[in-house]
Amino acid sequence: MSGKALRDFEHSLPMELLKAREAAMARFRPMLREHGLTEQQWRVIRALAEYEKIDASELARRSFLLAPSLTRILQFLEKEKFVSRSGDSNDQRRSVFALTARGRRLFDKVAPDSEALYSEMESQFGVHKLEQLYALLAEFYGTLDAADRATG
Amino acid sequence: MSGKALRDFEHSLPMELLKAREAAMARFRPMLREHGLTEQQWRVIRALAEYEKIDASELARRSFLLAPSLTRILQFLEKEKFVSRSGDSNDQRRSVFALTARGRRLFDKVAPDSEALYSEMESQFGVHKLEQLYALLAEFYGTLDAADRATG
DNA sequence: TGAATTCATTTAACATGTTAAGTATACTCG
DNA sequence: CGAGTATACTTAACATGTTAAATGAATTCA
Repeated sequence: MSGKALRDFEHSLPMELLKAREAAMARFRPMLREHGLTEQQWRVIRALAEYEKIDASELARRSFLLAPSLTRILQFLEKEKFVSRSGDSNDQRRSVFALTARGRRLFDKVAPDSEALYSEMESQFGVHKLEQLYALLAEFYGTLDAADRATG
Repeated sequence: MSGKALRDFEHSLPMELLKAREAAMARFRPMLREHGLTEQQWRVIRALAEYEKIDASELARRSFLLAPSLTRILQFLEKEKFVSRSGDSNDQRRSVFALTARGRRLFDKVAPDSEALYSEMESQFGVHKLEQLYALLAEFYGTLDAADRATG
């Protein structure tokens, strides 16, 4: 299979991953939009909902966003009063973020809709296959990331 | 599992798909960058390399890009003389695109680098697991897309 | 201590993603 | 034929992705 001129388009893994992601997001996006949120804003709110306080670096890791995107999203969420910012007294470089009461209410309103869509997807594709997919995906990026760390 | 307050962050499928995709793209992006291309521009060139001539709609389907993105990318590729545009004599609404000689040379230069990275990834993760992943992904978006078409 | 380096975040610049609206051509059907 | 509708892009506007550079604070270490 590695001998051919160029891999089939149908076997481009980044594209296949994109198609799968898009199939899922096509369901979540309209729901989030009704709540006035983008996918990425929701990822940040969701990460914040799990912690009392969390600094920007940790938030970036948990929401899987690059720093510049996170900066812009936090500026928006602050402006909308969903998120509050405070300084870290031990390290003046860091900002620490938390959901406001308004942010928490938004989270409580969106979470059930999200869970409903997720359950639907789960029942359509099958719990077992979904678990298989999770496992393969984690193994895939685990393998590649480990190889990258080893090589530098 | 559907009874909990909110699904674990680690079990957010869109995020897991994104992480897997990012692990792969982290390898391809620097290579493409050295050739002066973005991922999406390369997707378009790759799709064009498989056909003599192809219209924008078909190109959008094959490169999995939305029309507005494709419009901008084609404007760039035309400006750089990698792609030529001509009209469809049977339908004045359509534009038909093809690689120029210069575009073909670029493709021939990038394709081996792409294939090399792909083979490396394949050998690190394992051919069998990769095939498993392809199959699961295709089944996943096939299932969801079919369900969406059925419901409307 | 203080110069050099590292780290956390932000800003800048440009490409793409996403939705809505616009434009021109093709089709449909009375 | 002609009004209405559908199709194929294109443009617009705003959000995010990506890379590089800037800023300011912490850390290292000669």
